[in-house]
Amino acid sequence: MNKNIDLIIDDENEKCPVETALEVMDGKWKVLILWYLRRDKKRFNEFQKLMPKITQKMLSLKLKELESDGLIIRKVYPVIPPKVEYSMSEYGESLKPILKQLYLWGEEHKKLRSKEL
Amino acid sequence: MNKNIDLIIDDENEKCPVETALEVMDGKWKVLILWYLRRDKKRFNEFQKLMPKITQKMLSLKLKELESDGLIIRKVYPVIPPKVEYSMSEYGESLKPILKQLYLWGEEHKKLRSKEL
DNA sequence: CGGCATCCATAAAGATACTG
DNA sequence: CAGTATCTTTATGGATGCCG
Repeated sequence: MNKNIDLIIDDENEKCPVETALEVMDGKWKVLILWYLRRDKKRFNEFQKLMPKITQKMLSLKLKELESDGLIIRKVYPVIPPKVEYSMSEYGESLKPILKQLYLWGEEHKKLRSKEL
Repeated sequence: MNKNIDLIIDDENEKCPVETALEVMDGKWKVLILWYLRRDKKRFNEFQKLMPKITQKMLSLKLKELESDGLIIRKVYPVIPPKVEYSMSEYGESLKPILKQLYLWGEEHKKLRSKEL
């Protein structure tokens, strides 16, 4: 598929940049949140609809972590009832190539895997 | 960077293929293991040197999970002392584009992030 | 060498209830 | 609506000992 991957690093003992990437995408929820934010802003309850299995606690926690990592932006409207919108930051946008590859892989392999599960 | 990502899916309510990908890469250790296997086979103690912080228990567990997911191959040589080699399967190789993007992102952002951490 | 078994400690995640 | 608080469960970490 892509043989260039073999050329981009030679010293395997240096601290691996893959770890750096994994630090910000830690766990599956963050990646999924970023995925759903890739185009439009979203509100808290929209995430809950998109990810029915995430708990409020996890959603709240992961949104905070993503925000403090600078990957997403939290905008609060001082209205009643409360309104909060989450959107991707420019920094978060830089993750899009990763999101895209994850999507492409999943799309290609989900049928195969659905047989196993 | 890549605007095509916006075009590849329209129905956000369908079960997201990103989740499928995340299922096999669950947790940080698996991705790292796959990364270190991207070119050459590796032995158990080589992984331990490459990932000093992983426990034997986790390494053993994650190798098993990756094997049972068909992403890596475990080859046992009937010699004394025992010799076991792990390598990527063809299926595992299909993850290389993801690994590459993770690497590229990490490489580009680790300096930025090292200020934060 | 390449593990597994056990026991214990901590951390991450899930379930449920409640609030400004 | 957008969370927080609390409690329980699961996952992971750490140490030690053993074995083919």
